[in-house]
Amino acid sequence: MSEQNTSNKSNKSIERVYNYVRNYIHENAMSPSVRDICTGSGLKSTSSVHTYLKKLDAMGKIEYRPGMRRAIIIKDNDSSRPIADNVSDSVSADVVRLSCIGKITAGVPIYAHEDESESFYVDRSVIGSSECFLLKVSGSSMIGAHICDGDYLIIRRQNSCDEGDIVAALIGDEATVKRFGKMNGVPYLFPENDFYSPIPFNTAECKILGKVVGLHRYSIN
Amino acid sequence: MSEQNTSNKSNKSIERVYNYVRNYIHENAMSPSVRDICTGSGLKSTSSVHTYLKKLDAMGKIEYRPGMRRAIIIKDNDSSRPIADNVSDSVSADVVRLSCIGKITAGVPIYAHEDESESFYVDRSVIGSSECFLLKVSGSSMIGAHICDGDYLIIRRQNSCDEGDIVAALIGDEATVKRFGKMNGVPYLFPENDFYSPIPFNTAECKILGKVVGLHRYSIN
DNA sequence: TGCCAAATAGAACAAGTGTTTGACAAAGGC
DNA sequence: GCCTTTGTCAAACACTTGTTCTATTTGGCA
Repeated sequence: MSEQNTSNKSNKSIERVYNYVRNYIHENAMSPSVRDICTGSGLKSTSSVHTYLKKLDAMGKIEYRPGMRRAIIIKDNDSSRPIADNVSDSVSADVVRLSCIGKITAGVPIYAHEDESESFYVDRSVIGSSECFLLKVSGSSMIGAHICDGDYLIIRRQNSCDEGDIVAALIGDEATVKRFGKMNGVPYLFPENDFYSPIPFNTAECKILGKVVGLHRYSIN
Repeated sequence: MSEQNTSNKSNKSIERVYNYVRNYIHENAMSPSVRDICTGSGLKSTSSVHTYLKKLDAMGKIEYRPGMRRAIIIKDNDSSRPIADNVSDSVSADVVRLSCIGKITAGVPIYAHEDESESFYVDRSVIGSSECFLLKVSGSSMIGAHICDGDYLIIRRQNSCDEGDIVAALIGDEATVKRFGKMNGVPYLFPENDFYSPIPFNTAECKILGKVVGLHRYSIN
């Protein structure tokens, strides 16, 4: 109630537009069209609505993506940051969004963005302040460690590891998940599947990508 | 693995379509257009995508509103409740905090609030709008299904299930995780460990608590 | 090999939708 | 009274997008 409104009329309208959009998204799980908003706000011209939508965007109340259909997003708080990067303010410190940078297959190189970058939120307590990423498991070379085809592994980025750790490693240009260990003092990468053989770990060819610190499974069979 | 897929090819495609849509909505807070899905799924014809969208709708995986632009909604699970309840204005709907209501042990009753601190955030895409809770696994009666001691199971609350589902069930006043199935037409709860025997499922004593829809493991050994 | 059904592609159409332009009326300052 | 500003409306246009139809390809099977 201070400076920004010269007219009470427009104030009412923009508010109705905002409220309607907010409500519509809430109820329909998608943005209304400009004409929907016309109906809902009592305005009879798409152009009026258009005006207010641009204003609301400028005010930071909504995100309005020009040209796109039904593409309005409510920006709940001030949040100048892009919505994708921060989870609602209340929980932003508690969760982290990790992206799946590729699949790990026995004998097949890592490749990024296979389908569409898969990603999901992981509880902050799992990863702390370390840098992590996701890998999707393909194949069953680690089935003995109860890591299954389709599982997502949370990998903490690090370039060394301890004996017994399950790690993501690069062997030449192939990436796999194996258990790091030693036989007779010689370091090896051990698959946990009798059909595969341990791989000698020589620093010339092999490189630790990170340690497996968590596992998410969403395909339960 | 029974009737629904006649071809592996279409199976892959429909899966790609579904995953892409799911991901797109996740990242953009709005539905992709049919042509977006074309690009994202590798299909080159809008008509193919259209076919799959209708199938996915029939399967209950998505809600597809004919004629409407960018109107696809992911129906994560059965979810009889309206989607509107769990969609919200911003990305705050992307995570849900679930609490661990107890441990599940072979032969030991469920007990609630064992440890206050046992709760964490789970990505919304995993549970959709259904009601879920966590159970911590104790023991190895389901090791054959690669469910380990210390794992957290995400359980979707429901009081019936299909054959082959892994479920949390109450037997008398004891709670366990087992696979629900039938032998000679008689329903059983099957442990996935040779040291345990199948348990006849009689409705007088047994009760389904929910279905296992996810697994989080944070103690990797 | 030849046939059939499923999967996919390609093109065309119709409707929904964002955007722009111009006009009109009311309000307020000069 | 005249002019500017502001809020609103109406119509028109172009592009996006859902839908449908038909053709082509693919894969399995006899």
